[in-house]
Amino acid sequence: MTEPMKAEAPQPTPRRGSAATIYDIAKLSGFNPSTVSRALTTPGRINAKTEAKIKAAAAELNYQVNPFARALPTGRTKMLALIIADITNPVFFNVVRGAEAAAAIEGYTLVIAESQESSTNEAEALKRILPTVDGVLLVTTRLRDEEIQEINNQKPVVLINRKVPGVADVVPSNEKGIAEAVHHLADLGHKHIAFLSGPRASWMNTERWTNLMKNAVKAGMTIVEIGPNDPTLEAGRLSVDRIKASGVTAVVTYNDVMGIGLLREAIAQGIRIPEDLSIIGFDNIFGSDFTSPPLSTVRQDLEKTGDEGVSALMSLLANGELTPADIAAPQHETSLLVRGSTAKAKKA
Amino acid sequence: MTEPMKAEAPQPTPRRGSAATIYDIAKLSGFNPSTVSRALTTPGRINAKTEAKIKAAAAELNYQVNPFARALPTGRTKMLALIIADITNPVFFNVVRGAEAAAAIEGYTLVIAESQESSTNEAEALKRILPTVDGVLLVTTRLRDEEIQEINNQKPVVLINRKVPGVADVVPSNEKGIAEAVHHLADLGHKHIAFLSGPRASWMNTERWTNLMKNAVKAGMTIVEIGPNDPTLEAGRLSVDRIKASGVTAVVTYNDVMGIGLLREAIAQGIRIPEDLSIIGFDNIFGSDFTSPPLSTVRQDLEKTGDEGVSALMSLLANGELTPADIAAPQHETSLLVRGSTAKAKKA
DNA sequence: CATTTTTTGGCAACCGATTGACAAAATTGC
DNA sequence: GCAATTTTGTCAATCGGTTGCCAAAAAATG
Repeated sequence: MTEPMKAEAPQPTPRRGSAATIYDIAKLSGFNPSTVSRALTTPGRINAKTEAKIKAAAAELNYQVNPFARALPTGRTKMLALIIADITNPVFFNVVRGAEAAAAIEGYTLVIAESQESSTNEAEALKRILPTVDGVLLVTTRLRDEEIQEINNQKPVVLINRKVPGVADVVPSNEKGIAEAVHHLADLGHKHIAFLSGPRASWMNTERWTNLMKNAVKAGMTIVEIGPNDPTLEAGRLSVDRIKASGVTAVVTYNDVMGIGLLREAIAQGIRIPEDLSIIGFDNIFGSDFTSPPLSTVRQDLEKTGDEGVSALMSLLANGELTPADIAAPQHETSLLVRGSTAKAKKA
Repeated sequence: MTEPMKAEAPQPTPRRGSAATIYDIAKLSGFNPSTVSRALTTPGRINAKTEAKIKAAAAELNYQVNPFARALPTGRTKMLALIIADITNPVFFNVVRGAEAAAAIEGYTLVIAESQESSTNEAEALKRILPTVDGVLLVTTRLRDEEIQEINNQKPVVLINRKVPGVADVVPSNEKGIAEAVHHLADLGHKHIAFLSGPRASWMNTERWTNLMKNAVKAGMTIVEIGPNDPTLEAGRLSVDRIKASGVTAVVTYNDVMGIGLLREAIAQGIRIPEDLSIIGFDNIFGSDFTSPPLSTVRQDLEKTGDEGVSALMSLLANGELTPADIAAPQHETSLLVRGSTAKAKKA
């Protein structure tokens, strides 16, 4: 295989259409289509022997239920929408994976759309997808509260990493991880720290900032917010001057991506990390331990978040509301992961 | 917001069902449902004035076609399946993004399933999803050739990064990037190199290895294959001893993930990169420049790959075969990205 | 102006399931 | 052995569109 290659024409075979239907099974087994339907979907409703015969016939024909035919009368599609802001943000991949695995177990299929950080795109994608799914998982959505509530009126919604009144959500507790991060910095002798913030529209950004501020003040530190910024490598990189100017000895960044951008640019400018400046990120994304020094970070179990999001949606679909088990689900708290980007504060 | 929080019950409002149907439009506009259907789907088939009236009525009712009702008689669903081996592998990020964007433009929705590197999972997911989609994009599939051909008999398939007789594919040319990598190493004086290979079942692995071997031999080097291995950080890490033992001065790894694992572990063991050992990866994934030194790599435009995969599928759906334009689509060649992990060969 | 041709819109069947209502058959009770 | 009850399978309507066929209306033709 050496020539530069590309898409190659397949045989123009006409697709074999004609999957087996319940009518085929009915004919083969000698029962009525409706009996076939019941045998396949309501075990116990009909005689065990007929049920067995019908199932045998179904197996023989390699029958697969047509999801559309089923969706039409029932309205249930066994599909879930997952809407994410930026598919290339590594944060999402574990969420997606957790959600996908949980959905597959329940026999649900995930439909994915990316909004590219645009609320217009997001609204449009949603409009297109909404009629085809049983429920929606909104990950770091950029929609306004009212828009979200509006969608929630049409189909069950579960929010990941955000809270909106009246809408179910899965939001890990930042409490523990942030407290640990602040204590860690306090123990290392830091007095003046900064928060390199993310997008203004991000609920989670506000959440992290207010929580951090509260803890820092309690620990007797000063803290400043630098931002808002895009949640990107580039934004982290560009923030170095402002951070230097602020005189802080440690920075907590809205997420790891920004932390990595900051860390690498700082080093490029001759700032020693962690000797001159300590950095703590958020999320523990893939690659956050690739840097030198590896990034300390407040991690949350994203995969579990995705998993629980689907579980919550399942409850919503089954009962119309969350079960106590969902609400009391084992808290997946955040925690500080100390790696190499934090050290004793430099003497003033 | 300070208490540890979790999913919270939404109002148990009954969902407003009852989206507008063509029958509602028919009633409102005073035409027959079939006329409404034609007005909406076959522009020109009916009188321009009636068409306008019907469209106005549709807009007034905020009509959205029910995809299932449409799919039933037509068989077309406007959905595409994207099956990937490992969703957390950064290689896929961009493929997914490219595919998603292209699909959205065409009004298609992406349905995603992950096989977790298991061909059983993959076959099952496919079985579940196949009836609901118009076509399939198989990214780095673990299925056997015959299984793929079997699927291709049911629905149009486009393979990404793999070739199977009779099936359409989008495979970037490794030719240029590999030649550049080999020349680069040759120029640096390397005589003995290794290929740290990936999974046996990976078509692309074989592709890269045979191509590399051919080029290395032509350049007068010796080359050995070390593997097969899982395409993971861990596998890269664990290969250090074998690489040391082999006596080579440079290693090309099946992908960046393995290259990063190798690079980091080698450094941890006191091997200097690139002075003692040069490393080149494949793919230019997110994070491959985070390491110290940053990883040199053979990059391909993954986003474009995803995009072209969808284009090819569109042609397949429209014409039953690829258009010359697809086949002759601008080659997106690979190329070497020299960063910091390659240097002059150590004197023996 | 009569006739042929083309437009236009309606009727009705169909896609493949689900499900309420019902009758036939089987089971149970007395 | 006959009535009451339960079980089992069938009929037919329904979900929301699409589409082949046809007749009425409009336009073109002679």
